[in-house]
Amino acid sequence: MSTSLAPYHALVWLRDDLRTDDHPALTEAIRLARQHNGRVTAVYILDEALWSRPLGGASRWWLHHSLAALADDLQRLGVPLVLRQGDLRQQLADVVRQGSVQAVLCNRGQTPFLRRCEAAAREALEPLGCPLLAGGGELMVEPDKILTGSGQPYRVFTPFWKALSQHHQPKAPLPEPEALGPGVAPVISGLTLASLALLPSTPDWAGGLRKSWQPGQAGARRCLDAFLQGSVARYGSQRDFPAQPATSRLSPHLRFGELSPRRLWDAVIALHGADGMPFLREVGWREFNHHLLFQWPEMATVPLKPEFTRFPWRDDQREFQRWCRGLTGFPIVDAGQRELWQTGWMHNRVRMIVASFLVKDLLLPWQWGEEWMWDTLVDACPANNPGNWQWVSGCGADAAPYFRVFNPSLQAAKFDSDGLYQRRWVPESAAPGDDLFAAASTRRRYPLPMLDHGAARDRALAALASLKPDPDTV
DNA sequence: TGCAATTTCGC
DNA sequence: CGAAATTGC
Repeated sequence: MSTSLAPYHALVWLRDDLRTDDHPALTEAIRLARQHNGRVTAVYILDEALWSRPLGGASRWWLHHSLAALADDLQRLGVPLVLRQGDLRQQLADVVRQGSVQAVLCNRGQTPFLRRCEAAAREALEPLGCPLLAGGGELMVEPDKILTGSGQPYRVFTPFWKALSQHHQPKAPLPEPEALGPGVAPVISGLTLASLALLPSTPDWAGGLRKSWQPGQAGARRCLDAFLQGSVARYGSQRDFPAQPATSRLSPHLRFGELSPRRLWDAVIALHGADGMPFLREVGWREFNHHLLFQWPEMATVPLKPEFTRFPWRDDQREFQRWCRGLTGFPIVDAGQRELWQTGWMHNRVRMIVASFLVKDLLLPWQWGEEWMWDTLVDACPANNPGNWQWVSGCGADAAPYFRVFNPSLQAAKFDSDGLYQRRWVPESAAPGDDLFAAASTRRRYPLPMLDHGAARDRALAALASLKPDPDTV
């Protein structure tokens, strides 16, 4: 390659790392380009046939706007963003040929799927004599680097968290690289963002998402700054009250890599020290779920506790639809589902309540709920979504025991005692504190509870008991 | 990061 | 006798 007459050209291959701050691959590419007096181009390749699962609708919406923001951010650094669609191997090879690229750099993927993509990319690049340099990563600690004393991966969160927070100080985040000087990279053909067809059109259901979010690195930074100035120190005491704006709302930004967890960790510790730990513990769950996904690539569909493959799930599409649409007749459950439908996000406390309701009250398979949220959440993450569903369902590695059944009315009384959250999303329900006379005129439109929670709880516990051989009958 | 029944505590 | 701790699902 050194004999090539073409100027040095490095390619940054972007996936779930749509930012310029703390970006090891971009930083290294720009360093190399400077060293060789060359240029850098970035590429995003949408290869849905290769994906382990198609991106959900809300995620597609987010990705569109995140790519739009990223193109601007990169432009400021003198790096054009090329969009491609189709077979990863072909597209990557074509881009490398067209641009006479000498090296492809990426942040090492942190899911089994992204690692397979890297293997495919290497295969495609080898005949071209072009190396793939994968480094950095999107976690605080690489998913195979935190091990128990006996060298095994952790299966329990608390010791994992202890090891992570005490023995694995995350690497310091890298600054955004300095912009390249004037000059242009060899032109590589690409698609327009619109032609990727990531946005919903008929109908356009994204109005609520547009009002709720600013995808992209600048939006992530805004969320982070607001959280750092405001509620991070109160997070531990306030986070469970869904009517309060006490959470960070950073999850979709982390999902698409618009903010690196190392930057987040660094900023929280720098400003709040130990007061930031209750929040960082949740970032620790994100790490834990990614580490789990590495051990169990089938985590999205296969229960980690094998006995749960025999669980007597019910099969009732009509009841599932009521749950999805927020028509269960339990205001806290329905409020959560409507917040999700309208904004692409749901408060974490309410996620636990609605998930428990699906799995334990309705006895419907957790995989149905996982798929629903995969499609509707803007933060739908291949590690967190299955990991959290398995946790709630009691079939995860370090799960809540199955007999922990959330009582929706008690949860509402504890965490939304004035009914503010429930009335915000389900105004037609008569939540506590409502003017009963006003509510009476509209109550007809709100369904009665679809089941008796006490009876449902008994049924769930009986179903669990059926998994274990009865010691008396052996 | 559950709930409810039961026992013990503290006055 | 109500609050708090304990226990089992």
